[in-house]
Amino acid sequence: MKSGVAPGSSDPLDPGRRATIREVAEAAGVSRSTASRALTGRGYVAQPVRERVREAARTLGYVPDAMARHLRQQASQSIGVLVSDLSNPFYARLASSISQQARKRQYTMMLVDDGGSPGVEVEAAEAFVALRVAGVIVTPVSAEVSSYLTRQRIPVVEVDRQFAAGACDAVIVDNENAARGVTARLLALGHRRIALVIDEMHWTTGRDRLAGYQAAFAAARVPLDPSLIVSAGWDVSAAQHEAHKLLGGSEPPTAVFAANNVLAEAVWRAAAELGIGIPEQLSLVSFDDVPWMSMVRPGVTAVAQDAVALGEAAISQLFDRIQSPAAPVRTVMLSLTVSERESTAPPPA
Amino acid sequence: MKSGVAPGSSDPLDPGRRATIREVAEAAGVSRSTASRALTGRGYVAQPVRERVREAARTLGYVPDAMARHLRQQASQSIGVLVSDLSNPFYARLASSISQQARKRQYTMMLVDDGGSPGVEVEAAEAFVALRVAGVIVTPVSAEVSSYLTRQRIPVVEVDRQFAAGACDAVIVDNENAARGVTARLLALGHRRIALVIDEMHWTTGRDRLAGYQAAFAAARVPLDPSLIVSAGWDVSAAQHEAHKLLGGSEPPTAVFAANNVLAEAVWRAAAELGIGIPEQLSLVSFDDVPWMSMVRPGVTAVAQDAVALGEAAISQLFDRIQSPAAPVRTVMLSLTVSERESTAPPPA
DNA sequence: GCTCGATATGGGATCGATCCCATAAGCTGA
DNA sequence: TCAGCTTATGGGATCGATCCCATATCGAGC
Repeated sequence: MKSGVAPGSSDPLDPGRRATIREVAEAAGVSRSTASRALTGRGYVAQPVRERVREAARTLGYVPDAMARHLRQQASQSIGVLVSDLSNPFYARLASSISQQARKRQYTMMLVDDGGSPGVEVEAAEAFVALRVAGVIVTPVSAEVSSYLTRQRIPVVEVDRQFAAGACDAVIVDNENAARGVTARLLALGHRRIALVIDEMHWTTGRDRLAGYQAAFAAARVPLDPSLIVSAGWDVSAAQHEAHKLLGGSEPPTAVFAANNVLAEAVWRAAAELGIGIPEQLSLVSFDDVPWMSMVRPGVTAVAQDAVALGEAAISQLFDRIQSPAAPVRTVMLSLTVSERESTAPPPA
Repeated sequence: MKSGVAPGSSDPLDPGRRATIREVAEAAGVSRSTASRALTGRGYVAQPVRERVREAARTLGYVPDAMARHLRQQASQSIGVLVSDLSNPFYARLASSISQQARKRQYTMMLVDDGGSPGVEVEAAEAFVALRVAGVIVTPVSAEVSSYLTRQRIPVVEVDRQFAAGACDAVIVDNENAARGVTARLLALGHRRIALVIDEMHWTTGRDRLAGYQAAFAAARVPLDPSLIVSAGWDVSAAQHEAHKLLGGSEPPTAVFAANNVLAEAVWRAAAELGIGIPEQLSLVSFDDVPWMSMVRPGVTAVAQDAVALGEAAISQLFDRIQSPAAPVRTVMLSLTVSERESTAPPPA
C-alpha cells in the first residue's frame, strides 16, 4: 500500500497536486513509457493495457502537461496573433476568425492587442518567441516584428498591411483597385471636390488606397486638389475634429472617401453635427464595411473587406509555411466587393 | 576552438538552432547556474560577470524558453480567456481590456472564442489546463467550465454571467436594477404594452434582466402580458425574424426593451423594414450600449455596460485569487448607467 | 590561527512527457 | 532448432531553465 497523500481523500479528482503520467502508469501497473504510448497512440500497446491506462487517466483526471510535452518535442501547439485594436470590429472579426480556425487545427491562440504601438508589438513578439509558438499572424505597425520573428526562425504572416514584402508571407486586400473603383464612381457622378480622409500614407494600406484615389483622378483627367487629402490620425475624436474642420471650411468637398471605418464614423458624426445632409449635400464612401453602415439612414456605401476570409487565408498560409519552411515566400491578395447603399448622389448644383 | 555549427555562419543572430542558456554560459565563460543568476537577477553574481553574461545573451539573440522555465517553476505566466463571441463589440472590448491589463502584469493571454458552445468551452478549458495557465477568465455558457477548472485547482473568474455562484469568483453587473430602471421609465411615459425581447432566461444575465422587468411592472401595479416576453435566440437574423413577427402582429407593443445589443439591432432593423417610426410609434431601449446606437437617428437609449471596467475588475479579481487561493470567494457587482437618447417617447394616442 | 559570515561560483538534480534502444516473448518458415 | 520478424514493454536519456547544495575565497573579529 503505497501512500503519502493527504489522509481520507475521498474524491479521486481531488489531488493535492495534479496527476502526472508517472502516477497514471503506477495506477495502471505499467511503466511511464507504456502509459505514454497508450495515451498518445504512438507505438505498440496491447489493447487491454491501453484501456487500463486510459481508465486510470480518466479516474485521476489526468491532463498531460503541454509545457513538458512541447519542451521534449521542441514544438508547440499554439500560434501567436498580434492585432492593432480589438475594439475595432474589423480586427475583432479577424481575430475571431483566426481563433476558430486555430481551434479546428487543435492549436491554441495567444492574442495580443498592441494598440498600434510598435514598442508593444516587438515586446509581444519576444513573448511569442519565449513561448516558442509555432507561428505568428500579425497586422504589423512596423517592419521590426516580421524581421525579428523571421530572424528567430518563426513563421510569420502579415495580414491587412505588409511591411516585409518579399521577406515573409502576407495576405492583403486589393486596396488600390477598390479605392480607384469607388473614387471613379464618385467622379462619374459628377463630383470634382472629393476629399480623401486617411490615417497614414506610408504603409501598404494607406499608400495603396491613396494611389487608387489618385489613379482614378488621373484616368478621368480631373485635376486633384492636394488640400483635399486629409491626414486624420488614429483616434476617433481627433479624426472627428479634423473632419469637422474639413466639412465646415470655406470650400468644403462635395464627397468624402474615408479610408477606414473609424474615419468614416468620424466623418459621419461631423456631418451630423454640422447638419450636413447625406447624400444631398455630401456623398460619403467608406473603406471597410461594418454593421452600423447598414443601420444608419442613409446606409453608407462601403468597400467590404471579408475579415473572416482574410483570417482563413492567413491561417492557411501560416500552416503551409510551418509545413514547408523553405517554400518560396507568397503574397496573397484578396479582391474586394462594394456594398452599394444610399450615401452617394450627384453633387449639389 | 569549439565548433560543430554550420560553417561560415557570419551573422551571430543566424544560428541553425536557437541559443540556449548553456551556449550563453559558454560564450561568457561561466556555468549555466551563474548565467541563470545573471539573467534572472536572483542570487549572487559579481557585477563584471553579470555584464559579460548579459552581453553574450544579447549577441546570441538569446530568448529564454518559457516552457522550460515554467516546467521547472511549476507556474506559467499566461492566463486563459474564454469569450462567447469576439465579433460582438461587448466581448471584443472586454477581451481588449483584459489583454491590456494582462500585458501590464507581464502575462500573456490565451484567447478562445467559443461561439457560445458549451462543448467548445469545456474543450478550451482542457487546453488551458494542459498549458497550466495561472488562471482563467470566462463568460460562461454552462456550469461545467468553472467547476472543471476549480476541480483542477485553477483560479477562475466568471464575468458578465455567473453560473457557479459561491463556488468561484465573479464580476457581474447589476442587471436587475438597470432593467427595472429602464422598464419603470417606459411605464412612467405611459407605455403598457412593453415587450421584452430576450435570448435566454436561465442564466444570471437573462434571469435578472427579466426579474427587473417584472419587478417594474409589479411596482407600478400594471398587469403584464406574458405574450410580450419574446425569446429570440442568438442569431441576428433569427432574432430579426422574431422581432418582425412581434412588431407586425395584430397587437404590437408600443415599446420594446431589448436585452442585449444584438437583439436591439434586430428590433431596429425589423422596425425599419416595417416602416415603424421610432420613437413616435415605438419606443426602444437596449441593454448594452454599442457605437451604432449613438450614430443612428434617433439615437437609441441604452443601459451602458463599461466593458473596460468589467475586464479590469475581472483581472484584478483573478490576480487576487492567484495570490491567495484560500481567500473567501467574492462576487463583485458593478452598477450601470443609462445613456439617455431619443428613442423613447409616450405611446401613440 | 581559526571561526564565522558574506560573497561568488559550479555541479547535479529536478520539473513532466517523449522517445530511442534494449530486451523478451511468440510465431513462422527453412 | 534457430534465425528473423512482429508484438509488447521497460529503462534511461533528453528537452532547457532553475535552484538547492557544496565548495571556495576573502575579510573581520576574537
